[in-house]
Formats: sequence, structure tokens, C-alpha cells
Amino acid sequence: MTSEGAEGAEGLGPEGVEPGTVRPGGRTARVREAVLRAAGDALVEHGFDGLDLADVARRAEVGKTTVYRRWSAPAGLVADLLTDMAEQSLPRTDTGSLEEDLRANARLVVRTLTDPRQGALFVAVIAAAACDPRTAEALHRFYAVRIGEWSGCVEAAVERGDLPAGTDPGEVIAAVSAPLYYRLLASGAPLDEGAADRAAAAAVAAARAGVFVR
Amino acid sequence: MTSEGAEGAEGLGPEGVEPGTVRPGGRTARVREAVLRAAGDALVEHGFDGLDLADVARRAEVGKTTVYRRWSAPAGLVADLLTDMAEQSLPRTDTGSLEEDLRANARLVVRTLTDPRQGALFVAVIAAAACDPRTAEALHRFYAVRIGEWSGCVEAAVERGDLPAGTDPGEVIAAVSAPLYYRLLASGAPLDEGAADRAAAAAVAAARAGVFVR
DNA sequence: CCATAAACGGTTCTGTGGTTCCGTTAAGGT
DNA sequence: ACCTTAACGGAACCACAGAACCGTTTATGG
Repeated sequence: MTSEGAEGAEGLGPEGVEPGTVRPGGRTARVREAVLRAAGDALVEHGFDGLDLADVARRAEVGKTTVYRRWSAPAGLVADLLTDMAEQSLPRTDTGSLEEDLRANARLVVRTLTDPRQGALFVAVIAAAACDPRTAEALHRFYAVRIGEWSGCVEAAVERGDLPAGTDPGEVIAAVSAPLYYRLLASGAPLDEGAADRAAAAAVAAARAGVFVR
Repeated sequence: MTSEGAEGAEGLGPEGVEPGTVRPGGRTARVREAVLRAAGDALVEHGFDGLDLADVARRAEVGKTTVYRRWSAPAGLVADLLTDMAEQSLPRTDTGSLEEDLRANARLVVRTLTDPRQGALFVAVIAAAACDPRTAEALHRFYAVRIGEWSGCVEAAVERGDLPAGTDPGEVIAAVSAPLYYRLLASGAPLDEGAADRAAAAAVAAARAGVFVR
């Protein structure tokens, strides 16, 4: 600390830069990975409101100071977890039939949401997003990625004249997921294969009717 | 309390009965009302994770001991708030046209969810439900009531042959709300009148196609 | 109208979630 | 290979959410 000219030193900004941004390699990356995995486990077990950062630190075998310093609040940790989840994408099916593709998508969503681990994780993550704007932002990005991944099969359907020209692919994909999430979060109606197939069929019917034409 | 034969007295169960159940009149009812109102305000302002029971007590001008005793955890308070919300229902429209009715419903939902107070309240309440099973239960009951209230117009449409026989009214109503809640909670897509009208149109198209026939 | 105890409410106490401090380890530039 | 300092980690510390205690108010049955 001998020759700093402008900002940075002490007392000027509340914090210089986010920790983990200047030296993101080696140890830092390893810590992040371990903490995010531990956070996922903790969320599955205790839900969002039961998320204890000290517990996460213990699971990750990391000092709790580190967790508090890098992610401050529970919501921040979940937000980071979400950006991580958005990166690891699963490949979509492409059968050449819109019904089939959307049904496959719907069933995948149901399988995910009813899976003991994944389902609990999604519920917790959505709870977190409903509590914190920055986490909500991260969640929106996550779904934008997921919707983008599956838009292809709708675009193909439009291409081959199976759907009206100008149909918004994202709207169609979202229309498939929406009823399933509504069951999960709001109505509590059962999430089974029948629900999945109905969701897909409803989206197809609406799309064919031109409801999603921009 | 002179001649109770079996349970009740002391030391048997951890707590005899829930406070507020034996003498629900007068003061108790007044307190409940004030606390629920205050809880609503607090939820709107700070969200579910920022819900502080002491703060609620202060707003309601009630001892914080009372709040802790009667509702124990924040989630319990929200659950009670939800049963209260389920009771005050708004009347639905009945224009005689399925499209019109569903569009009115969709627009009402959008108006509710985008209203600064109501919207925040719903988000907070859903967050609470995503954190606690008993609150989730209360939320499911709430939506069962709301869906039941609007089922009439679908039943009428079936009656007059506007929809296939055997169409499940609840499914149709849920199909209207689902995309709107999906936007609110998951995708973050804008919640405007266009979205409402599309949601209603999609539900109608799917229902006409017989997707919701039991 | 009175007696009983249900429910309320102020105060005090405590466990713990989160912060601060400071020494140690190891990225990353030269 | 070496030096600077970003980032980690243990320990002591603190504020406050939530429980426990006990006296006061007031529903409710007779």
C-alpha cells in the first residue's frame, strides 16, 4: 500500500470488488464448486427458509467466513447456484413431430419436478427467487436458457408448416411448462404423466389455433 | 373445568389446545384480525424471508408474546392468513360467453398480480408455501376455492354445448391462470393485458379441442 | 353479576445466525 | 523461482429472534 492514486485503498467505496473475481482459478473455483454442491444438498433437505450458511460451510468443508464473505446472504448463494444450473443443460429430443417433442418436454419437466431431489431443489430455488429480486433475476435467466434450448422444435414445426407462421416459440414452450408449475406451486394437483400429456396437448392446440402468433 | 374424565389437564400432551380456540370471541378475534392485517402489510413490504414476528406485533399493537404463542413460526401465520384470504371471495363475471368470462378472469388475475400490494402479497405467500408444507396445504385450499368459484362459467359452456361434454371445469380455469403465474414466478415475462388475453384464448382453444375431457 | 381461567402483554433471558479480526495459504504476474 | 496480495479459515464477538416467566385483562358459563 504505497502508491495508489485513485480509488481502491480504504474508506472510499464500501467494497472494492466482489471476492473471487480477481483470482478465480484453482482454490477459489474448487471452493465455489464445493459450496454450490453443498448448498444444493442443504436446500433439498431443509428448504430455502431453513438454509443455514454455517451448515453449508460445514458440508463443503470450508470456513463459514468464506461463505458469508463471497455470498453474503442465503439469496445470493441461491442466485449463484442458479447461474451454475443454467450452464449445465440437458439435450432436448427432436423426433420431427411437434406433439412428440412437446410431450417429451412435458414428461421431462414432470420427472424433474417429482424427483425427490430435483423437485425439492426447484421448489426451494423458486422460494428464494420469490424472496429476493436478484435471485429472481437469476431464475428468469435460467428459464430463458431452458426455453431457448427447446425453442428449436417449435421453429422446426413452423418451418414445415405444422404451426402458423409467426408463432412465438418461447411462448409455446412456456405454455407446456406453465400448468405443471402451477400444480407444483399453487393448486397442488398431482403431477403425473397424464398431466404432462395434457399440458403438451393443450399447448399444441393453442399454438395450432394461432394464439401464440406475435 | 371440574369434571373432565380423560385428556386435557396438564402434562399429557405438549400443549392442550391451540390458543384462540376456546374463547374465540371479542378480544381474541380482534387480535387475530389486527395481526393478519399487519402480517399482510409486513409481507408486502419485506417479503416472506423478511417477515419479523416482533415487527408484526408492533404494527398490530399487540404483544409479541401473543403472536409467537398463537402462530409460533412465520409460516404458521401465513397459513392462517391464507385461510382468511380464501374466505373473502370476489364475485365472478357471467357474460354468457366462455371467451369473455375467461378473458375477464385472466385480466382479473393479471390486475391482481401486478397490483403493488396484492402482487407482492401473492409472491410472498407462495414463497411461504414453498418453504412450509402446512402453508402449502393452505395455499392449495385457497386455490381450490378460487377455482371452484369460477368453474360455473365452464360448466355453463359445457351445458350449452360450447365445450365437449365431460370437460373438467377446474382444469380449464387452472389453464387460464397457469401461464400468468409462470410469468410471475418463473420466466419473469411481462404480465400485461396481452398476456391475459392470450392465456384465456389458449385455454379456450385447448378446451374446445377436448384436452380437458376427463 | 360473579367467578374462573383463557388469552393477552411487558420483561427478562438465551441460543445462534451473522460479523469482525487477524493470521495463513496459495493464485497469478513478473 | 519469487513476490505481492487475493482469498481462505479459525476464533472471538455481538445483536437479535424467539422462548420462558409471571402478572393483568377480559371472555364466557353459570
